[in-house]
Amino acid sequence: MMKKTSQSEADFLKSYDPSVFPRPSTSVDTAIFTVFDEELHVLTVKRGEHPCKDMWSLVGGFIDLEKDSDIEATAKRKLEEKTGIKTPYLEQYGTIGNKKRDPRGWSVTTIYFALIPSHQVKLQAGKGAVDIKWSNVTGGKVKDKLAFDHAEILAKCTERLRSKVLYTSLPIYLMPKDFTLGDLQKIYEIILDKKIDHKSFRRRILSTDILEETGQMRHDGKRPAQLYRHKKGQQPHFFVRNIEGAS
Amino acid sequence: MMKKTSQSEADFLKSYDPSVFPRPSTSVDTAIFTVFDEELHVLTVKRGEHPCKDMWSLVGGFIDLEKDSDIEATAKRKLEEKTGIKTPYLEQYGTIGNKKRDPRGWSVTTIYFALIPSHQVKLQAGKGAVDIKWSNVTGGKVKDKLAFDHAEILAKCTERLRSKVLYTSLPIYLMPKDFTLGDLQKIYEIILDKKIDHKSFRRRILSTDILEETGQMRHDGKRPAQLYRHKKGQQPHFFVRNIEGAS
DNA sequence: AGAATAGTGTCTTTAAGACAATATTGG
DNA sequence: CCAATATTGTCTTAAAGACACTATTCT
Repeated sequence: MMKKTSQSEADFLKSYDPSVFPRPSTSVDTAIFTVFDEELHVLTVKRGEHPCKDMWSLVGGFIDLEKDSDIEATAKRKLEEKTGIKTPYLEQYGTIGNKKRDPRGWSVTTIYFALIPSHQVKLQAGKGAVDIKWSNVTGGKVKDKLAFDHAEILAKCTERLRSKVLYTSLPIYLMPKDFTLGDLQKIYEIILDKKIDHKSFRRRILSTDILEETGQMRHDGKRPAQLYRHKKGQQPHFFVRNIEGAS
Repeated sequence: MMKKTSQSEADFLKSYDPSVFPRPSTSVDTAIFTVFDEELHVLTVKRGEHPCKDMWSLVGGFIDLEKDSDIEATAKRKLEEKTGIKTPYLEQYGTIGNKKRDPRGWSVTTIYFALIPSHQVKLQAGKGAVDIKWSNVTGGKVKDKLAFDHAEILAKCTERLRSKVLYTSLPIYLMPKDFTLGDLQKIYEIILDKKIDHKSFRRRILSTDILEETGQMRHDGKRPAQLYRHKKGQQPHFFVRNIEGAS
């Protein structure tokens, strides 16, 4: 009845009660990709707690309102906890939120995908997880049944990765410091699951300004090959045309 | 001290208390775009409540855990409340979440952008808003200062729209039922802020399967032009090359 | 020499850009 | 006929594909 006719924003905030309306839970999940043994892999952790206890899942967790200044910080924190490294590439995929994905109720999760080189990563399960491993990704799927809707999330992230590889230089983030164009082409072929013409590939990559020669050659029994490294400070390159085969 | 050594998921859920960890607020904001008077516009509403009372903002609101089955439903509900129509195109842009964007504290907002034809829309301010209008978008900005981080959100959505228009058929969703290729090209040019060669444009559009001739011609004093309509059930088309001028 | 991988030459193909030419209406 | 817009013709260009050819190493 007695509605205040005017109230300052400061007064409003002083009396604001965040608990009047129920809020969904909010988490972050990341598909951390790497390539080794000629195959794409994603990092999976075995859950030590309910719900979905003992099932494998993507790396994720809840936002820590104290520690994290933004949601990307949540993703990076979890990623570093599990791999011990700072990821060279992290991109937000999108957000899924509905009342069914988590048995505890309405849940919103923001999904990231990361690309990291496979060498020098020391996996550590840490709290909440009883095991951790690289799972082979084939056709957007891993062998184990994943917790929650993580199978769907993985399929989407894999598809996004594949589609971006058709028109970007993203696979560079999967490479070690020094690599040859042949190495890089292999990674493209593994992700796209398709052979690429090597002449077109070199033309395409060398037309950009993202690589520089190290000056060294790799000698491994065959004809030596020029070693390249990712030029400092270069952003991922977006080509104006796709590699043929899809869009 | 007395930690249960094993507990079923059902037991776990029965005793689960969602309020033990604090949660950020979660909202949805949508940049609803349309084109009329040769200019791109976005729907803005004037806030009737604190915080940011009396400032203009994008269309948005909190998730209603009862009414909405997922976050896209929240976006659609708000959009229909304001425009009275179901949008022909809605795409998730991404999610921003941090502790600073809302003076009430940690806030996560999932951002959508929508494309709607401008005709036949009846704006209605409705609850929480005291006014509503189409705001002209120039260089990713509107004239009025926007609430929260909505200026940043609008700039990002506009950039995403512009960039997608370079390689998709999205502008079709801004068209009325029947339109000519000249009309459609105009819309492309307005969004890209650039002239396009008409021969290339027709080749490009007609090479796809997204339009069909209505059989009618438009007679408006000049040479009559073929009328087209969006073919039923066609997904947006992704071209393999960008329109020149950026990536 | 032969296997294997690195790297080049060059012709074709695809789809876009440039721009001139033709077509159809009303005034 | 002129102005205005619609539509077509066709030559050029940019970048990818196809594929043959050469180069460098080791065994």
